[in-house]
Amino acid sequence: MRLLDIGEVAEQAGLPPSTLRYYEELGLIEAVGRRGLRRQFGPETLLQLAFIALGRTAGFSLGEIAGMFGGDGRPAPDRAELHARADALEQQIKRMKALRDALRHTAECPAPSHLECPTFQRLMKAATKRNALDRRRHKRRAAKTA
Amino acid sequence: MRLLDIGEVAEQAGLPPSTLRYYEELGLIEAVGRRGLRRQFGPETLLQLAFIALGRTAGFSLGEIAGMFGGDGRPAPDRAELHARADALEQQIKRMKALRDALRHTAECPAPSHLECPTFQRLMKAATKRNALDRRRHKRRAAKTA
DNA sequence: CTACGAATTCAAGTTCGCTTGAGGTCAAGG
DNA sequence: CCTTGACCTCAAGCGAACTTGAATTCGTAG
Repeated sequence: MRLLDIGEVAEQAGLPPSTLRYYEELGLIEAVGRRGLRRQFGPETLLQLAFIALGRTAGFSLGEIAGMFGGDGRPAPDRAELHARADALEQQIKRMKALRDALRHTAECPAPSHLECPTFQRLMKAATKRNALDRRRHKRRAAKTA
Repeated sequence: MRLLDIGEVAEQAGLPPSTLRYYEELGLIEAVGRRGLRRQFGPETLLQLAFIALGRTAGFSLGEIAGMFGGDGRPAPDRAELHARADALEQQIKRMKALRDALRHTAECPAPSHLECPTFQRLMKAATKRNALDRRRHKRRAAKTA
């Protein structure tokens, strides 16, 4: 089991060392030990980083991602929550497909502004259903109990 | 063609008025006029907001989203770029499916830490391919010409 | 042994996407 | 006419996710 310097991990993960230190500070990753001052990482760290990267591109916050690891001191990821996350992802995948189609369509559509294009409108409407629900992942919505 | 006060748009879009003003400031949306001081929005604004919301959940920045509108002063969205965006989305959708599967799997998997689970590892590896490419959407990566 | 380069800490700075607050305006209803 | 409430502007503040810089400590190659 080869241990890795922060620089090697950084290179392999395609991230700057500063990010790795930051993640460690947040408890997302952990060095197995030190050689002198230098952190030594095990190979599993690369897997964790892959997972983190994935979670990030899916729009999860670092805090949420931390909650998906059962790792060290963490309170263990509960099944229901994991499934809920997966369901949310499912929704998001659908919306992204709609966006992808909308983009492809407008690339070809002759309408001056795609806002006027009925196809575009249809795609937006399809995707907009139950949209607000998932946006709270990105930003806590105010209660708006007007 | 009914015009809408900012409050009505806000309510229908599920966003606070402050956000709408902010978007207007950035040129993402535009009021058709004013009544007194009050902005008046046309119904097409709702469509634009739906598009913006969609783009945001897909991880695009407001600036990038602005570039996808051919709208007013905007330099017109070029087809190649739109297709490129769609391709990037395609990739991201694949990764999100992998993440979804990984989450579902770990919800059921008996392994103490999913880092040790071969199924999890496989899913991560599958998703990690060509990952870095798309991350620049979220964060301009340093050149790293070491 | 010494110099070099790679790591280290810690505090402060940056960007993005909004929100908040203070202080002011205006249109419509009673 | 006057109050009320929704809107206005502008500047400042905020949280998330990092980055940067200064001052220091190592391990290894020459």
